[in-house]
Amino acid sequence: MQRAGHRNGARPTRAEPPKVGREFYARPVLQVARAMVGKVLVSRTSEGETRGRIVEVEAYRGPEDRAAHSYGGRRTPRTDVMFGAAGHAYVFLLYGLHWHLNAVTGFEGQPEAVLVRAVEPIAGLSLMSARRGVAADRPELTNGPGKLCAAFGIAARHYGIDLTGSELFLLEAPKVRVARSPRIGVDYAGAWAARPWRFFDPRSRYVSRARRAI
DNA sequence: GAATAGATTGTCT
DNA sequence: GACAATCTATTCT
Repeated sequence: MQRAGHRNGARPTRAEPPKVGREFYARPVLQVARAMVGKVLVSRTSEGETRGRIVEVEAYRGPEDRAAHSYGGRRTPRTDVMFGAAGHAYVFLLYGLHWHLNAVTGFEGQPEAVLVRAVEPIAGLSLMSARRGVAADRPELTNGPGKLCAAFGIAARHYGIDLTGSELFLLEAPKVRVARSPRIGVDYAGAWAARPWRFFDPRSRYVSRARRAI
């Protein structure tokens, strides 16, 4: 039996917010970075699905930004995807241990990306907990760029994938208040390190470091 | 709470 | 061969 008032007999479940499309990423990196705070990151793997609300990001704007891997127009097999079309994943390994997820932004030939630094778990908590070896209710589950990649199963195989596809993508979400600060771990970058290109939700307990805004 | 050392490997000089 | 957009455990206070 179908219930009246719902087309095709669909249950009255909450409608899924729309997926973030290419046009969202094809804008200047600082704009995209600010807008990414609050969006929902979804990862689908053979192990299951995980979801989390993005609460902290950083913008990297090559070629002039000395903190960016694409500084000076450096184009190597690793940085190559940043020079391509917006809305693709730039994934890299740091310290031989920790994977990092970025969204490529801007336009072709413009090597920019937004690093996802922290998320607040929404769904798939037990899978995240198993992958991390950390209790599901602890902030260390996803409060860092390497931690969230481990929790979401993000690694080398995600390099260059389309973020408007069905494996790894963002969902639209209500706007939230966004605070800014200098970026973390880029002190070597001189004056560029002082730029307030880190964007975060000051009310989230999953932000990776001191929530001091500037 | 802060400071420190050690892990571990792809990437580039 | 040095280094890196980090994380964890340990050792202080």
